[in-house]
Amino acid sequence: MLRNQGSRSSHHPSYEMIRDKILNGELEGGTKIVEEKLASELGFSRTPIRDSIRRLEYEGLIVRKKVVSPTEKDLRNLFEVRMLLEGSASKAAATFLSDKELEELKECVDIGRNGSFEEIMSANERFHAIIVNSSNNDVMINIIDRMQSIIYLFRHTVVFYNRPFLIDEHEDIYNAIKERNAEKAEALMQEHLQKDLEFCLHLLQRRQ
Amino acid sequence: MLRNQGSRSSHHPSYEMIRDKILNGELEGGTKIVEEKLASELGFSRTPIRDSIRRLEYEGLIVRKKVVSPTEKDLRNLFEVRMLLEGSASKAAATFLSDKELEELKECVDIGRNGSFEEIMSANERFHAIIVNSSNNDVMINIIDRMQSIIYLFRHTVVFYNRPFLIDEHEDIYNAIKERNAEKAEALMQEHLQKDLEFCLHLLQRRQ
DNA sequence: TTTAAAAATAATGTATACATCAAAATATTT
DNA sequence: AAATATTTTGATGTATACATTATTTTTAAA
Repeated sequence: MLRNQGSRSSHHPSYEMIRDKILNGELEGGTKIVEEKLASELGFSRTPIRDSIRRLEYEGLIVRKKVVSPTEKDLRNLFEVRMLLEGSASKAAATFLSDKELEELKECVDIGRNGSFEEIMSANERFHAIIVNSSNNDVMINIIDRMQSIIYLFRHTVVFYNRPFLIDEHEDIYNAIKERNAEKAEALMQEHLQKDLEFCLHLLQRRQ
Repeated sequence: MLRNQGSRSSHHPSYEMIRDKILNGELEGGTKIVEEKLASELGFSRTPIRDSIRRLEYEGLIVRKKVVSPTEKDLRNLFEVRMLLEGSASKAAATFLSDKELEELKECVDIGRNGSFEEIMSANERFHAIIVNSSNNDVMINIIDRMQSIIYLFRHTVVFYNRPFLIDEHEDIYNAIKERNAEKAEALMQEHLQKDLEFCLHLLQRRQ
């Protein structure tokens, strides 16, 4: 369950413990988060647990002392912002990406075709991370980074249910970037995210 | 020193006290933030002060226990994101804004021409807030809301030094929205923010 | 039986003491 | 005097007790 933890201030181990409990479904959407309960469960005092909860609230994984369960609207909102920001980042990638980074991007595509579940998960995450980082814009990188946890919940779904054409779309984006075609890269990224959104919405509706 | 505090979780009074000390320059960029010092100064214990500091770190007003002093790069990054998000929101405004909200937007323009310093400050903030809210996207609204504090630092500068054409640009944007011309509204908003950026950069350079 | 009030319980907010870590100042050695 | 140890001071991290607020349960009344 890898995640780029950015260059942000260090945090207490309980932060990752709680986050992972949410991401792997041990704490499911709607569960009440009680400080003292987590504190005794994880073997820390309330103080660092409180800090971790605050941080998870900032990231949107906890809302009003409950584990978030994103609605269809939340999902649409999140993807709307992602399309704007990652679309723009894709233009930057087409303009600025070095040969070495292009090579890395290609590797992510290849792992996406042949890797294990966990490998595919982190390759997909890395694919998007390389593109976002190419924006060279810390504000943008931080915003996407803060969305990562919720994005993760859905990326998991998309990979688990083996969404068709996912890797093909990544390859198309990679090719547009390689060709230095900024407009095409942006458009393809936006279409790609739109497909992800539709796939997630589809699953969300079947579940309810 | 008004700010829309969003619909987020309530906070301790010390949060606003510290934030305002930063925004009005009482605590200037680079100042070391010491928990115990603020606690005794403001008359609270360290616990709520710590919370408030964490939140200000999250908003970017405090970085590594110091009051932020945004660099030229920070400014460019922030405005790049604003141009994407507020540009998109302007399209939404042109499409969805009600007559009542249009009227409010017009009032902001009028106050911008005739109001006092404080009135102009909050009218300008309100102008942007109405447009951003019209996106009807909580994720986007929250991102911009979190940027507000740092934006405030610069909006202050822009109004204080009486940037030329600021209100004319607002009026142009208002007219495009009123005409329901989404593409034009987006383009004008982006140009407007680009001008703001250049004006701030200009001042930032003269100061150093 | 339903509703409202009161009491009891649970959870979070706040203060504070102590522990650990980081930085600065002093002392010691070369 | 310069460089390195050592001590001291300062600041943040952590645990915990108490205060306040919110929630639930119980009791009483309609």
